[in-house]
Amino acid sequence: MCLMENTDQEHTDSKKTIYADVIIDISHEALDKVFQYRVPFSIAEDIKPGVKVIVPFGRGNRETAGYVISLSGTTDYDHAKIKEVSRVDEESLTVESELIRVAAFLKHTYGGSMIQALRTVMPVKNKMKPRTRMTLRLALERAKTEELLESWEKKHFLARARLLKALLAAGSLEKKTAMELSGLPLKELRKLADKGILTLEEEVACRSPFSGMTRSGDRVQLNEEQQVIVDEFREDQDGGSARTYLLHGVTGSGKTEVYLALIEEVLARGRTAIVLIPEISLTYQTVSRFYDRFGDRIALLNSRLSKGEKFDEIRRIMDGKADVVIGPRSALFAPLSRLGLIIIDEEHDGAYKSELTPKYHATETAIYRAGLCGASVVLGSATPLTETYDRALAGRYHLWKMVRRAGGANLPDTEIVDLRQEFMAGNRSMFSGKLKEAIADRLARGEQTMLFLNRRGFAGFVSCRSCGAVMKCPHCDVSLTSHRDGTLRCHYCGYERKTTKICPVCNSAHMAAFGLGTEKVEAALATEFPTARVIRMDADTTRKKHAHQELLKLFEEGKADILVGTQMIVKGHDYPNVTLVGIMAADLTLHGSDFRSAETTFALLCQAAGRAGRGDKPGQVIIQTYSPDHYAIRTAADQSYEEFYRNEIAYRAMMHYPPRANMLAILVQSGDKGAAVLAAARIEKMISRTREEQEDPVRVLGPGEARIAKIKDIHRQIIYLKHRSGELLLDLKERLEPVLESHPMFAGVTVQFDYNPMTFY
DNA sequence: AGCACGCCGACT
DNA sequence: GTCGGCGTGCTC
Repeated sequence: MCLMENTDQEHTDSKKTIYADVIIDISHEALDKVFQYRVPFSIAEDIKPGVKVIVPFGRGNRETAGYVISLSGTTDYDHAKIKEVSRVDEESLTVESELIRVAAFLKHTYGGSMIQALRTVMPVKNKMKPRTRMTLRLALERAKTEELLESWEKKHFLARARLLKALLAAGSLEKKTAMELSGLPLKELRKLADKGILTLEEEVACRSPFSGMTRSGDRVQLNEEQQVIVDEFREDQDGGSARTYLLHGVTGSGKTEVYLALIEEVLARGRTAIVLIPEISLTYQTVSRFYDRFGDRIALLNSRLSKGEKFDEIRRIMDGKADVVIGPRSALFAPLSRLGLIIIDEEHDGAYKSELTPKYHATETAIYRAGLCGASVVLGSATPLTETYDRALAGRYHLWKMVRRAGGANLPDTEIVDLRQEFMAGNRSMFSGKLKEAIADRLARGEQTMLFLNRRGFAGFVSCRSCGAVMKCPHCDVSLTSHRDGTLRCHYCGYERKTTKICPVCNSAHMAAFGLGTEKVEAALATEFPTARVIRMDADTTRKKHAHQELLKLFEEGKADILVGTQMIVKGHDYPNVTLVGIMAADLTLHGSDFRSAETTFALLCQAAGRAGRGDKPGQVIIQTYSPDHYAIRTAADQSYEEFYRNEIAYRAMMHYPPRANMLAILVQSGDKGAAVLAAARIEKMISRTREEQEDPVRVLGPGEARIAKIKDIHRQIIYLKHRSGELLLDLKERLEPVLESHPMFAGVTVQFDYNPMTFY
């Protein structure tokens, strides 16, 4: 049963006292821990994780509110000092306990401490307590005040004297500055106010992030496809059934219109809604569409909001003044009561997976929260995650399809160009004949071109320029990455070999690390088309604050003929004058050492292709690639998601990747490389020991160096576990966690878990 | 955070 | 002495 041989068997005794682990307050470091209280038998039944309780706290045993995060049968703390829970707080808001339960789910599923989980779901609590901005003003006449000041100085009431002096000088003071200046606590200030020496004025400043937005009140008539979906949703709502839906709609099919209609249905029933949008897509244009329909009932949560604005929005949500919340991943935890619907737009986006502990996935978590309050979940995407589509096909999610582009626009004409043939035909330029021709054609007609270059995964894989073969690890289905020391390595199993110029497949001598940057494309364009006006967009040119928007605006205004960029150009506004989209090398993301490579490549290609021909003019897409036969590229060219899915799911099943298996990544980090390696080896050993008790043993990959072996001098070791049963993996994690925390063997080492990681480490 | 405890200088 | 401000440290 146990991972380490360290247990004294606990004798189960039915009369054993139960202790409640209570969190008093997460807003102050000093209180940022768990306090244990005895649970009186009389209320034992009501004490569950997530319940808000009143407990005696501190020397004065003052009544304090806290949240029960877990129950335990034992304590390490001095028994004599443990107090009893007073009572359950009947008045507590249901949203609060709902969020506590979500936090418990985060901890259970994604690891980390309960406090980290609580901070994730209640970000307001630790940043801003509902403290109002207060201003102090003198209430006495000047002469009297001076008299008072003199007497206080005599009595050595130094703090009060300092305050009075400052007030005499400034007339009024912010509460915060007054407290800092004088050192007086708020209570003293209140006392002075009661004595009539000064006044405390509360001012409520409520700035709206929507200032300047106007509502047109225009309504678009839903097309037939959209209407069917909305009707079906309405029926489900009337029947009281809350489900998870996958809205699979091609780019430009009008998903947002459907979202708006679904939200209206929910609001009409007195319930509330959350709309999650990837942060980069959370633009003025997107938000204004929602504002246009719902006006001030919308609250916007966004990292660009100032603390004050954010606080105001949260308060509007809590007060019930806003019933639709829009925001990125973290908006999932908006304190809305009577939640009826959670929409996750661009469901496949990697931004829905948190990179901080707990490394939660918004979709999974949304479904959990929705389950607590009987809400529905709508996942929207043109290119859903393989996992999501798989669940929809299995009937776990209800599948809605939209196959027509709203407004009747046609899908662009797509062509695949085989760069290997170009190479053999003697073309050493990065533009194929086809692409060159097409660009020249647009330049002549005054239409615009977007050239898309995916630099992610650039960390060089090695491929044959002649046959397209990619150097792969013989033990894992990942490409080897070339390193400066002249070796090729696999990051999963640690396989290593010398780099080669000779292709092992076709024996040509054109094996080379793949490399292509936007600067190179820009330079090549300058040679090929000296008159063309080119805008380059990548991490370098958009470093400045609004550079991103400004460059896009220039392009939109027709100040350039060609826009060259990385994936940042595929999201954004429609450019009706863009009739050509060129994908420079579709393979760049394809062979990234990641099991999601095909999926992300497919999604990117579809999205990029969707940029062409948004207006009346027909669009053309040219995909240049060394792997024209790869299913991700073929199916993207055909815009055939189903076809892609069939190939992808077969691959996932074969390799035991999600959704055909669950994964647990265990990241072991330490400043001392040896310690990290040793700790990882020990963890692997502990896991291997458990395999004996499993009928279908868990698959273990590693330990090995993470893809990025060292970040900021912290060495990273990684272990991957794969198993059909997610619960088995989570159970393994739950058993490992206490050992990792307590055992001296793991001192100086941090271990993070990532359940079903989105990318590899 | 909020509260008690304890130290230290001033004053009936 | 002793009153009361202010610094310190703890809270299951």
